[in-house]
Amino acid sequence: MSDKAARKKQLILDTAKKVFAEKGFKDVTMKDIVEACKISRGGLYIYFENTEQILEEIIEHEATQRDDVFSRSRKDCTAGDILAIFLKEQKKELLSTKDNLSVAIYEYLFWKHSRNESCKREQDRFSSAVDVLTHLIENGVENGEFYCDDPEGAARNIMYVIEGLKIASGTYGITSQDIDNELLYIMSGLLAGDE
Amino acid sequence: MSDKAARKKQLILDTAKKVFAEKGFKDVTMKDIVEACKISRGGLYIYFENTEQILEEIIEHEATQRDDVFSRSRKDCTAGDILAIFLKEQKKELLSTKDNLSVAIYEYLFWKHSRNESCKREQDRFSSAVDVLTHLIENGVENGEFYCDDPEGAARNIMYVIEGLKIASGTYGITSQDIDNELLYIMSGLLAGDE
Amino acid sequence: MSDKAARKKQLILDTAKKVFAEKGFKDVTMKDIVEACKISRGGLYIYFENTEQILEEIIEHEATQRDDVFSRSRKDCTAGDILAIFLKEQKKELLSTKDNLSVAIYEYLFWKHSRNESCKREQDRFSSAVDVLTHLIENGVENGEFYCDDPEGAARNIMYVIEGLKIASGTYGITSQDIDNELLYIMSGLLAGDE
Amino acid sequence: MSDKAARKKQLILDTAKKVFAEKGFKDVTMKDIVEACKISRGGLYIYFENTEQILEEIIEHEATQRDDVFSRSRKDCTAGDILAIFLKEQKKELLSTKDNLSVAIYEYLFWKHSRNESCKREQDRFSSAVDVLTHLIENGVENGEFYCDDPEGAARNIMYVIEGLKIASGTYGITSQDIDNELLYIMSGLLAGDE
DNA sequence: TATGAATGAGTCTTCATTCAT
DNA sequence: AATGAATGAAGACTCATTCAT
Repeated sequence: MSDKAARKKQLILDTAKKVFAEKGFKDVTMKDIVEACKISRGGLYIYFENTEQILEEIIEHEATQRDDVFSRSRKDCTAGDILAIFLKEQKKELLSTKDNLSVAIYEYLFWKHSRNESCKREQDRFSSAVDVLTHLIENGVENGEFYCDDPEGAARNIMYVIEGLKIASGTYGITSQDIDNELLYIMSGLLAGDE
Repeated sequence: MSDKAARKKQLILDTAKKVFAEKGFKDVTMKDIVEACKISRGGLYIYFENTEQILEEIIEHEATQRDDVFSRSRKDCTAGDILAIFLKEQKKELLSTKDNLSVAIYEYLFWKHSRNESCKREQDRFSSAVDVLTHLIENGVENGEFYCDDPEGAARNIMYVIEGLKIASGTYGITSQDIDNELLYIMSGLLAGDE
Repeated sequence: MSDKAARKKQLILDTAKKVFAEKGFKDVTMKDIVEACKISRGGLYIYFENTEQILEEIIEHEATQRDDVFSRSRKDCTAGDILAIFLKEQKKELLSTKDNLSVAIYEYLFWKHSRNESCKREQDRFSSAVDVLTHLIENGVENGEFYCDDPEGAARNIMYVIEGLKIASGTYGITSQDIDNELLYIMSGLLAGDE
Repeated sequence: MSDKAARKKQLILDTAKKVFAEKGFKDVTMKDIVEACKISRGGLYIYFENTEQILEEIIEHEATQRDDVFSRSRKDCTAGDILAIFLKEQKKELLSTKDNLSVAIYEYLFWKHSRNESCKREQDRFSSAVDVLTHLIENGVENGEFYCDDPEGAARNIMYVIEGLKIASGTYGITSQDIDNELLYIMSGLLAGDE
């Protein structure tokens, strides 16, 4: 029956994801999830102890499922193409209001951090993204596509801007145009050497 | 008695600020503030209806008190000097763990945004910061200090990076070195034309 | 300054009466009255200890002011005329929604009775009304206007019906027609002997 | 478990009824009922949202359980017998101090009425009682038992007197003798034609 | 007298969590 | 495994009442 259990657990995660996307992290109660899943109060506790654990598994699961732009990219793509695809991907995520977990994740990370619990995983995710971008930019520089003195600095700059955009999207709101402006600015900075 | 009342209100705001800095927004209850202020339950309600109102007034008050780097800067400062001071100020704020409201404010803005209430004021603060930076960069370009094709884009880039850094500081944590790296990257981008 | 105090007290009573008429007895708080009177919280306590005391004084005052139909009636009125006037008066009171204290008084009497405190005054008011009606009917019988075997029984019947009508008016609501029907029934019972 | 739940709900209703009978409506808090039922604070909220809802269900339940004098009466009863039984029933209810909900119900109806919520059900109960009494009196008139020009008027008169008696019982208090006097007066009015 | 800030008790209400079935 | 009733702790909120000014 472990199969059935796994399916139920997945059902909970899928449903809970919508709840987190809608209400963030702190406002979501076990009761909310129980009701959204239409299962019994006790039933939820068989699988998860609290909302924290649920969100963690959702994040974990997301990370696994998220197909990596970089690993997917083929040999015949230039660094510029890959970066463009990556940025387009980010834009899509920034604009998705439904299903957008970023606010929930921020709230969750704020909360962990304020309790002095580390969020190593998220930090790693950030650094590894920086690493990948760094390599990409280096490649671009090598084959003359990009012009950049400090690939790592540029990579970090891109990632911080993306964080900033996520925040803007979860607070004041952000338009498609706003995002384009930022992403174009980034691209043009790397291509500036062409001039 | 209005004078005494004003002083008491200020005492509450000052004390509550520490509580928000420590616990964020969502975790702070009226009870927390009552206990921190060492006043009675009902006593707090004389001045404030809920934690939202308290945080709002704190933010308002902060904004009033925050002396503006730009307006303070003197005639004999170059654009580069002013920008450097501005960034140093940001750094100081990013590193202040005590008294740092940014997490509370983010939680508050997430919450308002998720309830479809606008946060015009914060949005304006962001845009006006962008405007000021834009002018500053333009001045720098005019007198040959900076090299920049798109001052407004650069200004926005700076602001988004700062947002990203705030997030990093409230989540994974951030070192003085990390901040320096980012700020130097920004400065070097503007000075790049010197080469 | 006792004069000024008396005027203030009267102001409170007049204002509180409106509040009681609108909200009944149990729902009225000292705060409600303070706000309606636009005086200070402590100020009210100088004159009254609680809402019970206020309502009591209002009732007292009402009773004093209410000009008595019977004592007002002149020599040349027949018993039938006086009774008709009395019933018309009752009708007016039953239909007055504004300024109608009856619900507040009932709530107050229920409350006193449930605490085993007597409401002698109200009880007396009822019996004395019965007495006066009894005499009136007796007079009417003597001069051949009315036909009635049991004047006291008839008087009591009238008073209970009026109580019943008050209740109906404070609960389901009552129309002018409903009242007329009842009052006519009463009158026709007394005049029935004419046939 | 729905069976157990139903029994628990009933237990709450039974216990709450005693509380309402003792304290009326407005003075009863959820806490009072929790304590009377010896259940937990949250436990009560599983079944009822507020005291209003509880009293409503009690009234509903009472109405269902109340076995109707009229429908119970057999063929060989005369109209006079049935009316006498009905009035005796009313007397019993008027004298029952324990278990007497009338004050609570009046407070509840006052409250609803003052909030402009209709109390259709109670109003209907009144009118249907009037209807039944009207038919009864008509029957009595037909077979010569009663003498009455206006059966509907008489029926309404009886009902209003009963309301008046209920009020008297919940306020000044009332003796068995007082009730007898009124009921005899009513009966004698209908039998008056015998003379 | 008059004010209104301050207190603290009392109630409401919601949930996390447990547990018998 | 699953259910959902039950518990109790926690926090919100409102007022009656007091008291320094």
